Amino acid sequence: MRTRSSNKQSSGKESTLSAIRDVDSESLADMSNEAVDKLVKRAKRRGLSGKNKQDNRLQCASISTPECRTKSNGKQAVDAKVTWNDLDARSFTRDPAANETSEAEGGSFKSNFQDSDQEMDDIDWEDGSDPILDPIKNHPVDDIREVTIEFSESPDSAKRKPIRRATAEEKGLAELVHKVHLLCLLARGRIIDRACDDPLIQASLLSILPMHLLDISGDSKLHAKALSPLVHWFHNNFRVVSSSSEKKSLHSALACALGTREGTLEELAALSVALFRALKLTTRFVSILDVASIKPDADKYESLSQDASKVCRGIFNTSTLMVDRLKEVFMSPKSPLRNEKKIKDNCSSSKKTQSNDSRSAVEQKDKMIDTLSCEEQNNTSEECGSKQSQGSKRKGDLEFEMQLQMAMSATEVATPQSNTGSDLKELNSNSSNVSSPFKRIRTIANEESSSQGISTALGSRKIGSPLYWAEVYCSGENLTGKWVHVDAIHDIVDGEQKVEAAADACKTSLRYVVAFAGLGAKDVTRRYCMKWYKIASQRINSHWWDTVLAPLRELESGATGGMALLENPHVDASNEHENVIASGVSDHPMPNELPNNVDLPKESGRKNDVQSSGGNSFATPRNVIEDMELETRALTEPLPTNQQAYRNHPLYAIEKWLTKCQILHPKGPILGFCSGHPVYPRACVQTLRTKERWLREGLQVKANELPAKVVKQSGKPKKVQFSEDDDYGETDSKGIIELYGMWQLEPLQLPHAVNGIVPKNERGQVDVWSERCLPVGTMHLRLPRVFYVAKRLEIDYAPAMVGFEFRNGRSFPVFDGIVVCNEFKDAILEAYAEEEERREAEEKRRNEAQAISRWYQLLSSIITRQRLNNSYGNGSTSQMPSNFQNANIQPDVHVGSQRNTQPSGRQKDVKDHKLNAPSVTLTDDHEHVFLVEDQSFDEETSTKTKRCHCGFSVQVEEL
DNA sequence: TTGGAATAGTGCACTTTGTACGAA
DNA sequence: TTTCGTACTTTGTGCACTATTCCA
Repeated sequence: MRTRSSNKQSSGKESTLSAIRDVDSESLADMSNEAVDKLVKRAKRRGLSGKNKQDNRLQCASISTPECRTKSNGKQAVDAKVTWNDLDARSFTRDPAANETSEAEGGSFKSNFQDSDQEMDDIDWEDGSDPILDPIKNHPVDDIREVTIEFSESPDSAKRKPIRRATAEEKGLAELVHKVHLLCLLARGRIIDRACDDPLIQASLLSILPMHLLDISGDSKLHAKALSPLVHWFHNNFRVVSSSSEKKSLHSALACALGTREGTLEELAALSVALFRALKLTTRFVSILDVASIKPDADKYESLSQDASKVCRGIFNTSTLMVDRLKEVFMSPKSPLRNEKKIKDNCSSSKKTQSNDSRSAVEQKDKMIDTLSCEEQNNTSEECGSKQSQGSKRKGDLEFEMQLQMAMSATEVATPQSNTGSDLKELNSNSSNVSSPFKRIRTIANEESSSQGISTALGSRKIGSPLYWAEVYCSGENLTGKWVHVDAIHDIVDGEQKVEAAADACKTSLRYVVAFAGLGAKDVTRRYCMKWYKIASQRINSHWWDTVLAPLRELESGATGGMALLENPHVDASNEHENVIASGVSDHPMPNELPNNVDLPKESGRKNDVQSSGGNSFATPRNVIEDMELETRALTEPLPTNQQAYRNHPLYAIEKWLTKCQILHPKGPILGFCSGHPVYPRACVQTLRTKERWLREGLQVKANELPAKVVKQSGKPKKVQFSEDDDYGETDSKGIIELYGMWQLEPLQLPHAVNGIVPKNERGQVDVWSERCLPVGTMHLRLPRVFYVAKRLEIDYAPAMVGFEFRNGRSFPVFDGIVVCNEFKDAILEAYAEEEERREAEEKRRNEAQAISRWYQLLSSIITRQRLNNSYGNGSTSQMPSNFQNANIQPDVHVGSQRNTQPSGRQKDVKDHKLNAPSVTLTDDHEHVFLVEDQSFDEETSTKTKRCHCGFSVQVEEL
């Protein structure tokens, strides 16, 4: 019985599942079952040996035990506890000696487990049988000893997961899911982008904007700094909540968020974009597409391990704010709730008890939320209880109170009086409105909503990660203008460098950062991702992605791709300003949606830009400049610091990680060093191939070229030619492979066809890997049976081998058509057409003959059967083929009939005709009789027509 | 505790030019 | 007797990738 892995696996898995119980307690049982099912399926799929099957059975058995079921219900402690009433029944019953031993061992089993967990890992378990015995029959009740095995759960066991690599099918499926998810997120981004152009929302935003901020668009050259007051105002007037439970359209949600001045991260980001656009700034809505992993099970394993680690390490068990990290990831003090619904309920219950004293209310909420978070965190009641007992005196709480005071005071300073008042009012009265600054700080984001929040959960996945922001085109930045990262929610301007760090800290991958404008989209990941090599493998192949984005890029470019003016001292600043304003307005070509109350220029921005660029300035489309910028970033990626990154790095390589068929040529320049290894440009890496392989590409090795690399021959050595004890021969047979690089090649120079003779290889054929492999003066005729024609015409030809087919462990050449000299092409094709025509006619004739023959056989057999039946049988129709009875001999190709449905009264009469006899056929209500005298024969067609008196006739071709 | 390097394990791609036997 | 069609015996090695372990 192989118990170690199975028990540990099951207990480890269960503990992992129990760890995530708090996340979704309702689905725990399902998850448990699903996990078990998955293991069983996996075992079946892999065709496990008997021992592994036992593992599965054990797993199922252990899970089906009462205690394990209890665990599945999520009521057990972290330690796994397995009870066997009939532990190792065989050893107890079959062998008394062994029984004693087993008892002794069983008695110490528990202590052994507890004492030396480490030892358990070192024990080699043996396979054995595990028959299912009747415990009553094999064990007297007195002998049944309950043995309890307790496994001390360690973080390591939670971390240990079954090793199974994804199959190609699973990878394909994951890729499909990845693609579909990407498309969905792209569509979502476009919807948001469109909503940002809503004229009502833009007008509403303008209406609440202080007057002095309206002037921002009046700057001649927009600088990132000029956006700061605007962003600061937005930051102070809008706050983030977790996703609302109500399902409403995006426009409604934005309107609602605008009215209440709070919304989800996505809504607020959209509002900020709408505001910038209302101010006639060229603005994009930018989003990280947090798409499903392109690798199978990656998300699942990550989340499981993350959840497990959360529990084991107790990340959530401390309420201490990570202030430093907070700054690092520029978290907003306005954070969404982790679980709004729960908190809302609890807030409602506590609403009545809240006093007007905001501080006491805040403290109550603090405690409440602490309690909630405790409840949510894996039910680790002991830690929760201790935390509660510590009350507000804890270091984290003190720290928090200080932050609260700072936040409150800052809010009072920064916001109008009325806002503060309303905040306080809301704080005290509207508990369902997750608006308290206190709450904002204390609570953490709901992971599902991907909202941001203060990272008490820092280290957990994707919480607090920046997901949405804006990009505003600032013409005053750099020489040519620049897209500036603006995160109004977190009050950050020009913080593109920080995005990657923030995302890293929150374990969000910057796989796809897409900017939306004008219903189009553009991938701007390069702007934010400095470590491209880390995400490259997580992205879909660039060809597909580029194809998808191509039409969207055009839309986006049309909306934002105004002319950027390269720096020129003579540039007319006023013109430039007009460009900015005009382009900002024209970014979103939805004339029907432009606000009526906003005075907008009628001309498109691009047109305006072009007009204004007619001076001394040199204008280049912005998108071209941006593309160059992104391209430059792609080519100037910093050197990775770890060796592994160079394995498939698109820009750099180190010799160590070159594959067998790669070489550095030329070997330089050295761009740097990594762990002592010189780093070369990836462009220096050349792929090597054998001569034969190059031939397939239509290239041949130049004369006098030595192999660039010599490697051992892969694959099994050819032993056939040598006797078994011929060591010398066997050594030789291993052989070597000479590899050549691209720089050693020249175009393939094949021999010419002379005098109608096709040049062939040593096997008398031509390898046609591609058209380039055809000898000069020849052509490939890919027609079936064409070689017969060439042979008949006595034209020289060679079979065209087009590849190999691998069957039964062997490879066989695949031939398709022939290679002939060009001058015979017409003759062969003409003869081939004739031959095919003749063949088709012959085939048709053969088919017809076969059909006639089969019909004749069929009818003959029917007639014979009926004749015999009439002669020797009782005339019953029971032996008639049922299908034929029902068919009424409906005529087919060669059988015609004229059916008279009138019943005949002569059925009985014809029974007298026995020998010589007429053909008899039965129908449902009539028995056809074909009398000899009623038959006629047509010599022309060799067709005999048999008639029944009922009018039914059958035509039979005489053969 | 974290990150990098080494190591181990696993899936997958590549390999590559028959033969015996029966039916027509 | 020759020609043609079909079934058979259904690889095995090494690379590349990934997870794990070890170590600084």
